[in-house]
Amino acid sequence: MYSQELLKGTLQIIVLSLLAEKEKMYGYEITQHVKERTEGKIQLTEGALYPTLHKLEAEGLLTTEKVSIGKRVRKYYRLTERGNVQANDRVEEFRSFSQTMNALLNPFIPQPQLSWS
Amino acid sequence: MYSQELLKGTLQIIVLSLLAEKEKMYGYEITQHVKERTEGKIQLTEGALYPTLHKLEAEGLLTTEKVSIGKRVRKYYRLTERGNVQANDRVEEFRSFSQTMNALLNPFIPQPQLSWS
DNA sequence: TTCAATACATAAGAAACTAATGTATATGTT
DNA sequence: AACATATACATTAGTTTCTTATGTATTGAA
Repeated sequence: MYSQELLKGTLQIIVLSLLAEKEKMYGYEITQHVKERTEGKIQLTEGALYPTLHKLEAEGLLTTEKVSIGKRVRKYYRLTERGNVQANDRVEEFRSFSQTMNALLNPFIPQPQLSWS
Repeated sequence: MYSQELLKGTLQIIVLSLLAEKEKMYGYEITQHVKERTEGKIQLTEGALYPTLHKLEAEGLLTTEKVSIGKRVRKYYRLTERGNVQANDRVEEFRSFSQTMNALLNPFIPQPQLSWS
């Protein structure tokens, strides 16, 4: 697990990015998805996730759809058009940012070069 | 300039990393250094930097030394032994974290491979 | 002399998080 | 049947960390 510090500011990006890929997910699903795909290295807490989802919805980047599963109600989220644009922009920005950071941190240690094979 | 969101949680790492490299810097110098080396893409604000420096000092990761330059007093910071250990650990963690994040964000887009040339 | 740069600092308020707690259904185990 | 765990939502108090603004003072250049 990474220190909570690093996670700060990345939650929105994670949510937007996953929804750009899968187009319809519910909160709990997102937490599990992230946990699995990062081998437990990133674990979202519900106390952080739900308020974030609500906020993105309030900003018009997400819409919701309630689906009954037995007696239980799932709340699916999907990107709006604006949400989709934001998702791409933010992911792009993160990639650029992490490159800048990696160059800033100890430039004397040889930096890994980015290459698309 | 990157959104402030992304910067969150990276200030301490930046400070520790720069001091691991230069071993003696003062606050203003740090802001200028970061600005230059990132081509203005990362700009630290004094309102964030000074409290961070004070905090790291209080935690025993940094020590200070006041140096008079004419009538002005500069406050130089340097890493303690523990600070040096922390610096390496945190930078390492950030590198790992940013790799994990980049893999998480849109895994269908071909990922840049890390290669040391 | 006046503006920009250098150099420190603090303080109010906002934002985003953690940790705890709450509610309820579903499923698997003993 | 009883119990624990997993699923699934949500809120709240408190903390941390940041932004924006403000304050003080020296130095150098136009």
